[in-house]
Amino acid sequence: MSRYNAAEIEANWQKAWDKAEVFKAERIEGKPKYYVLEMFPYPSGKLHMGHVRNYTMGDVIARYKISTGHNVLHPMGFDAFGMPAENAAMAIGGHPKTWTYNNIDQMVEQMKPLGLSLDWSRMFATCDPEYYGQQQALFLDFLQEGLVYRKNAIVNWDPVDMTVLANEQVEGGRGWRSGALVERKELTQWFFKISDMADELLGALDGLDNWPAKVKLMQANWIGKSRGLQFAFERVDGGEAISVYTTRPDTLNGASFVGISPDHPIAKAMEGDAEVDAFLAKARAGGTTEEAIETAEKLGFDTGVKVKHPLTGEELPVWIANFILMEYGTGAIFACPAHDQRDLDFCRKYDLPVIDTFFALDDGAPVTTEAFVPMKSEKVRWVEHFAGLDVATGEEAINVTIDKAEAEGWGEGVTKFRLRDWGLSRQRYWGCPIPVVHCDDCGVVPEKKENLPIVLPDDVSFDQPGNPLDRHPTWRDVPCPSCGKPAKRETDTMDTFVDSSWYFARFTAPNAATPTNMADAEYWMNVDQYIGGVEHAILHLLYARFFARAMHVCGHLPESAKEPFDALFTQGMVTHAIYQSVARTKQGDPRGEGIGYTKYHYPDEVKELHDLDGEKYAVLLADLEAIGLDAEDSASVNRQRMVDGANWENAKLTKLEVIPSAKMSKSKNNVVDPVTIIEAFGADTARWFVLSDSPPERDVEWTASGAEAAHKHLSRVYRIAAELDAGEAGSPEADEQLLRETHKAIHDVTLGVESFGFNAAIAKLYGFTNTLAKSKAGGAAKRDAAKTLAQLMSPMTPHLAESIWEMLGGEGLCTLAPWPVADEALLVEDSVTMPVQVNGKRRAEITVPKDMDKAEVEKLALAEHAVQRALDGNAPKKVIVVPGRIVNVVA
RNA sequence: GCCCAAGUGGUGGAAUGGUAGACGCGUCGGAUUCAAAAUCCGAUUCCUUAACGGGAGUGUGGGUUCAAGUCCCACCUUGGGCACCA
Repeated sequence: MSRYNAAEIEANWQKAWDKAEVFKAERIEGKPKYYVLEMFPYPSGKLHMGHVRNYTMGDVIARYKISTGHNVLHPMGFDAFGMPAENAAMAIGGHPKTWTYNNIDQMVEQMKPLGLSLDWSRMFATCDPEYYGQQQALFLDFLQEGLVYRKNAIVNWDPVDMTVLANEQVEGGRGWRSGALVERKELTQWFFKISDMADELLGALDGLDNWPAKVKLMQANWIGKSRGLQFAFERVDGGEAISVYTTRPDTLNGASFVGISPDHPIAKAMEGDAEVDAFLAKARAGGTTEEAIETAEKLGFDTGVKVKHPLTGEELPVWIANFILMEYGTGAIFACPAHDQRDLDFCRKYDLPVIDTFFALDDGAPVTTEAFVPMKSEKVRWVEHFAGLDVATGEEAINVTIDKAEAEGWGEGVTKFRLRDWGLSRQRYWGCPIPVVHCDDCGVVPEKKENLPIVLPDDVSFDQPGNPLDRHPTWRDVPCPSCGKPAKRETDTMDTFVDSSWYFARFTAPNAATPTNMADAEYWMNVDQYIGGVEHAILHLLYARFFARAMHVCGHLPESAKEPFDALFTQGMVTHAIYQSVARTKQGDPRGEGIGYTKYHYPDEVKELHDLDGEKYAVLLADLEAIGLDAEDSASVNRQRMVDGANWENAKLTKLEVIPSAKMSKSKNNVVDPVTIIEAFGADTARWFVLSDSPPERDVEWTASGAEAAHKHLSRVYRIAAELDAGEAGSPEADEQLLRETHKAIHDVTLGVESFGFNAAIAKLYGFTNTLAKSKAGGAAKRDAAKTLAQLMSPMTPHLAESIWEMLGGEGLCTLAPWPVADEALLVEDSVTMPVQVNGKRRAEITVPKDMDKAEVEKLALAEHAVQRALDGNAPKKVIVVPGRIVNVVA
């Protein structure tokens, strides 16, 4: 009898699938298609367990759909532009292109052994000129349709390196390399008009029934539709009125000042005054992220400008405040400190008045240090409302205020969105060049389509900060496509989010001479199942939804593909324990001598153990070796631990602390390399494990013991199949029982696969394997059950399934065999066991025929000894019988 | 700071509002073996009891319900996102 040899069978079956081209996707009109897509990876060069989990999930779906008769498209590519390649070029030399393509080769090599059902012939990288050339064509089409435009926007500026920084390159308000304080600087940049589609993108979320509710909620909040009042404050000095937008116009009576953004025209007009400039410099310091702005210290500057309150005519001061964004609303607000914590903090700091406009119904205490911010749906008592309200909800008050303002003509109800236009310009080399030329005479001129792709030059260097394209005259200086005079290419490249916003469409026709091919797009779109991390819940998915719409406008996608992802699944991370000990620095250590620091140990350097309470700890393999112990001999190791006693200080073994479930990170030495795992156990074990231990949407902790257990189980399944004796006799009752269990397994596993309950499906498969192993059924019946088991395991462990299928005489490839269908008649049981509760506490259990009358069930339940005892002689007040489920007696 | 999730035995986790802890790991006991590996069988939430039983229990505190891990409110902790990381 042969033993389970994963390395051997996996290589063989992968060859067999390749030879039969089972995963090559061709359009077959009339055959139902299924497009499954996992978010493509960034080519870091190292495959990560998180990738394995992501692709395995997609693979389970893809393989399941193949066996249910679908024509499956399951492609893979690389999101290959971006900063890491430039960083590598700066750090270790070389060219981003070489670095990236080498990494892609390595990752493909690491992915292939996983046995994924991918159509590799469709593979591309976004840095292929064939891909980004088509992206440039899309850009030109968008430009023509008015979906792209230029305006000024703020970037992080490093004044020492004289370069633009990404948000992640700003650490604590300073540039990551120079350490200089980062400034906000305005540049003219390209934007996609995503805000034009804000309402559409929001409304269409309703139709996405197979998207996680949390993702839709996050997108809805991000788009942020709000109805408010827009009106102007007249300036006392007669200058241009200040337009403000507010979602709480009902609190206008509580206004204590008008706040404007540091980038507001009024603030800009005051530049040149030393005091103002000093303040603006302070207000503009720090990063551009919303987080940085919201958490920065609130700073204000009194402009001296006064405005008139539109209702009371009272004078209000105008302050510049660093937390007001120019991009949202009008860049100016009125502050109502009594009902907004941020405004309150600001007013207390600068000694501005706080005016209560309403109180809670049961509390009339004025606001002191905590703003009173009830929900808009809550009723409050107004101090003196200009529209005469006494008790009303915020919502009602807002509407009344807007109506009044419109009737009196001093303001207007306006719907606004939080969503800003998508800035796509990046002052970097390794990205898709923006295909326009700047001409002194003609202005911004689009490249001619026949000149595409505008290819990145190879002869660049990264020895100085800034964009190499800027200092590359032969690439940059070109004749104007319109008038032919000397002109300059746009040297900004595109945000890498652009690259990932349409790759799913390109996969339907990766070699087309246009961005897409309509016939292919019509056949393959939409993506039936999209799988990736929650970290992409907002930006990537929103941009892709925008792109699909924009591509439709330009005729690159059919109307039906405007919402490109029919179903979305967001999977969790793969985590791993950290093994740490406290070490002391040695003589001559630059940190100083004898200082304690945390030392992280690699998983393959340690042996994980459990003490008598089951608590996890670990010891170093090197320590075990030193005292001559075998790491596999847990009993001896434990004995040594007992000898060492409770006092670890004097022990021969170093006790390592085990920190569970930490994100895998190089600096913590807790990364598990899939390649090592595949070499040790095989791809099927890795696939089985990443699916088995946690629900797919949650994080899964990679543990060595879990991986070993997975491998042990797969070996067991192989052995059970290999040892089957088809001629063995059995009882008809056992045959029947096994058949019933088989169909229950088919039902449960199918349900698990279809509903992304992979861990539950695997639990059923464990149970079914145990049933099969213990069954007294005859050989023939067992063989049929084992064949079904192989089929049910096939999406998760395809290589093992093929081997068992072949061993048991299955016809053709297991991968192509039709998925088994559960016979409903075999699923029903004729009797059912019901718990009996008294006052919600379980006291007994009764087994009754499935369709027994409620009254009969009640009688049987009350007759139970334990129920009588619990009732203690009292008559039940009420008896609830839920047929087939439970009996609850209320005493 | 704002938005969104998640918290269940020693451990990963299971549970259409209906028996909390399926299945796996670990631990303990047993079988097999000269011995081991491998394999197989059994026990395993906590407290209490000789036992039968009894009590408590799903991050914390309230609430709705015949019945709450599940629904509602408040809080705590952890994770994700915050527009130039991908």
